[in-house]
Amino acid sequence: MTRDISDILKTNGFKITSTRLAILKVFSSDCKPINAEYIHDKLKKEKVNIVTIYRTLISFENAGIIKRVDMQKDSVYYELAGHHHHHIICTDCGMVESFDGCDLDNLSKEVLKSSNNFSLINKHSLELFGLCKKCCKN
Amino acid sequence: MTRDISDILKTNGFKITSTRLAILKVFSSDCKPINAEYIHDKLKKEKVNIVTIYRTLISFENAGIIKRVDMQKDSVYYELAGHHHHHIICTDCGMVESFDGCDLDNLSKEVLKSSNNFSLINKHSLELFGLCKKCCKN
DNA sequence: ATATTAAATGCAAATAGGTTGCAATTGTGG
DNA sequence: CCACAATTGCAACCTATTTGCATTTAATAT
Repeated sequence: MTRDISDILKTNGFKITSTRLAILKVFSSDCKPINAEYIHDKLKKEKVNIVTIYRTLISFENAGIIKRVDMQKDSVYYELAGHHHHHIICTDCGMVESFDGCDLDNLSKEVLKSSNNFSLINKHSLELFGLCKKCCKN
Repeated sequence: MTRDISDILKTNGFKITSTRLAILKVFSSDCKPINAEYIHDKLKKEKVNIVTIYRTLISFENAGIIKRVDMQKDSVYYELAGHHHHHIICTDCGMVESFDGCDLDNLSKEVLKSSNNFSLINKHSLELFGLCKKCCKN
């Protein structure tokens, strides 16, 4: 487990530090998009400086270990890049559920075919917003 | 034209001011997602305070006149809410093209059916990212 | 094991994007 | 054209994030 995590660092050419291991552990234990402050809170015993967290997030994103998620919030949320999926987000309480099978490759091909200006699509963002059962009752 | 625009304001219960007309005119002449600073630049002759622009954007969004677009940038982008569509965005030069026919209502239904926790989906964000023909040559 | 060194971290300060309080101005119904 | 609430501008503030620089530390060579 910690083995897997330090392998992630090693294969990406990062030095293995307790801070980075801890940040990765937060990502893999909480299976939802999180932001710098959330990580900072989770690691408050470890007294990790928030600047370090921001810097780590940037380098993890560049390495493709994590990726941004559009949560329509005021700060940047990330999650492990692992396998491709998307989210439903409750606009009331923030609850998040994920789903696979977006089948946007087809759409991308169609769009590309009928576009005069674009020649490559390599990424997409897709999030659904709504209300969870609990919040819907209000 | 200016008539149409002031009607938008009137039907939404806004007072008709030159600032608001000017902001709406920027939206309708530039058919792409724009942010507060872009509007501020376009209206620099008119010397509109940027705070006013921020406030106007918020009230237009609340009224449903404009809506947010996820551009994966550091500021909030909006466009006229008009008809439903999405974008392809060049991650190199920022060029934007739009397309219709996302057919996410089907996907939403499927997702909702197989979700234990959600009972309503009323919004989605979908953007494609890639390279335009010009940038692809580099 | 130890020295070396580039990478990683912490701290303080700066920046960027956006918001708030309040006083001055202005559009609009009566 | 009067009254008044809505709108705007200005200054100050706030939150999220970045930068500069000095210090520490993991990894490598010895």
